[in-house]
Amino acid sequence: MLSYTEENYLKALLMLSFQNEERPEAGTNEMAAYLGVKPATATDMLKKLKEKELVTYQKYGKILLTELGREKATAILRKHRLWETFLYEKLDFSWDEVHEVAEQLEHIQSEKLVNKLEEFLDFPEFDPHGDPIPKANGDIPAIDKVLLSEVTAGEVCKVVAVKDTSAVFLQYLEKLNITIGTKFKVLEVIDFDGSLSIQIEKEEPRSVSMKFAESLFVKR
Amino acid sequence: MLSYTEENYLKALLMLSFQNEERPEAGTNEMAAYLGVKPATATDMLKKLKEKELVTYQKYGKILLTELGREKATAILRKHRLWETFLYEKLDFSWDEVHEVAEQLEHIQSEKLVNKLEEFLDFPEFDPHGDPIPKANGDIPAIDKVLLSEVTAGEVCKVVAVKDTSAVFLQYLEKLNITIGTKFKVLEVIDFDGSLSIQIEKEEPRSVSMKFAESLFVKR
DNA sequence: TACACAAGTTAGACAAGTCTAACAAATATT
DNA sequence: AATATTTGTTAGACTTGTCTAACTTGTGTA
Ligand SMILES: [Mn+2]
Ligand SMILES: [Mn+2]
Ligand SMILES: [Mn+2]
Ligand SMILES: [Mn+2]
Repeated sequence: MLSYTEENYLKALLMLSFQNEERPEAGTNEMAAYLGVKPATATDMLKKLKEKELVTYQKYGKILLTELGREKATAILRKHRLWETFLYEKLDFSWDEVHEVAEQLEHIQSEKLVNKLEEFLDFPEFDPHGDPIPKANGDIPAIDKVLLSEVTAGEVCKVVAVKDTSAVFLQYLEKLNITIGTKFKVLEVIDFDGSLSIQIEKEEPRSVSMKFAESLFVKR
Repeated sequence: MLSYTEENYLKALLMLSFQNEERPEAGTNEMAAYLGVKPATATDMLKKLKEKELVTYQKYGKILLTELGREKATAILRKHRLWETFLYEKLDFSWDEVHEVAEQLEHIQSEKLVNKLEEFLDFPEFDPHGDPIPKANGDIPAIDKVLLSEVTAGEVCKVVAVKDTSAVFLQYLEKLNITIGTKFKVLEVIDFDGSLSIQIEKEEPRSVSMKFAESLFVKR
């Protein structure tokens, strides 16, 4: 059985491994920063996780989830995203509110609960942010997505997920009338600062920053 | 902000206060037994709760929730019973399974969540065990109930709640086809051992023990 | 290659929650 | 009233998760 805290560390490592798929190892400082703790604290926990064979790592080396660790972490992520979906779909939470509460709910221990919840939600594939919900067996649905910053002028695309799930970004998207499923055309890309001009349906064209474009996943 | 553990102590004190309404104070050992910890542990926690003005008590004396303590405890109980209702109504949990999971869910911190959940469940008044669900303002719906052991021969009554919520008792009730709302007639009360003979609708009469009769609440 | 700086670890401390063993107070029994 | 029993507290220890401050290792740059 894993503690609340151990679970958070495992999920953090999984999330970090998604950040650059071809090099899924994390560093101590990186992990500590993600969790909002000091590096010394992360080092201590790492020893415990290694002891439990949930990660492989050696002093001053990189951290990698073991198969077992990845399974546990995936199960927590599954719960997180199912709860987010529940809050959004059934309890009318907005997509910038769901994360914080799911952060707590993901630690509830009950196999039956998570599976019944999934059934109750009609086996959703994606959470309110467009992120794939792992299946009970650990499989993660694939999505065909690319960062908006990689799209060139003239292309039409559809929003499929957000990379940044911070409340401030999500609220900005709401203000722009952009949500999962929104379609728009990229009119122009400004080389100078990476900003781009987009046009949603029949609306007025508007300009968004490079930071914006690097925070949104779309499908061409 | 209260810790998970502090919340459990407060709820325990509230539950104990319900056990004999006219004398709502609890003792250290009683409380420790209820929570499954040692008396020494309970004493330590008591000092902390007193420090936070959630209980009144002095060395070797009885423990009583303060107004503030009662409010906090009631809020936790409210969450517990709403979650039980959710699990039972929406996720097809049986009434002997809900308690354990609700024990975890009751600690989720989100005002919005509990209120939205209540709305989603259509403002239920009672949980799957027939216990009243406190309102957001702290009010607790009243129920007209009496222990089955206080019913005399010849009376007809309806099950309104269970006093004992252990899985073993609840499963026994299921086996007997008794649930909240079941009506039956008390045919005979045996003075010798307090057992009684009851008849549900058109079923065969059956005998139940005094322990059984002291675990079930009915309405005459 | 040397050195500076970034990355990571260790030592020692602390708070929360728990325990055991020993003790003290209150209550019940004779 | 004296004593026995129950009830509750204290002291000291342990675990988990966290920190700060000091130290060590690894790496990139000159
Ligand atoms: Mn979490
Ligand atoms: Mn999400
Ligand atoms: Mn609890
Ligand atoms: Mn209940």
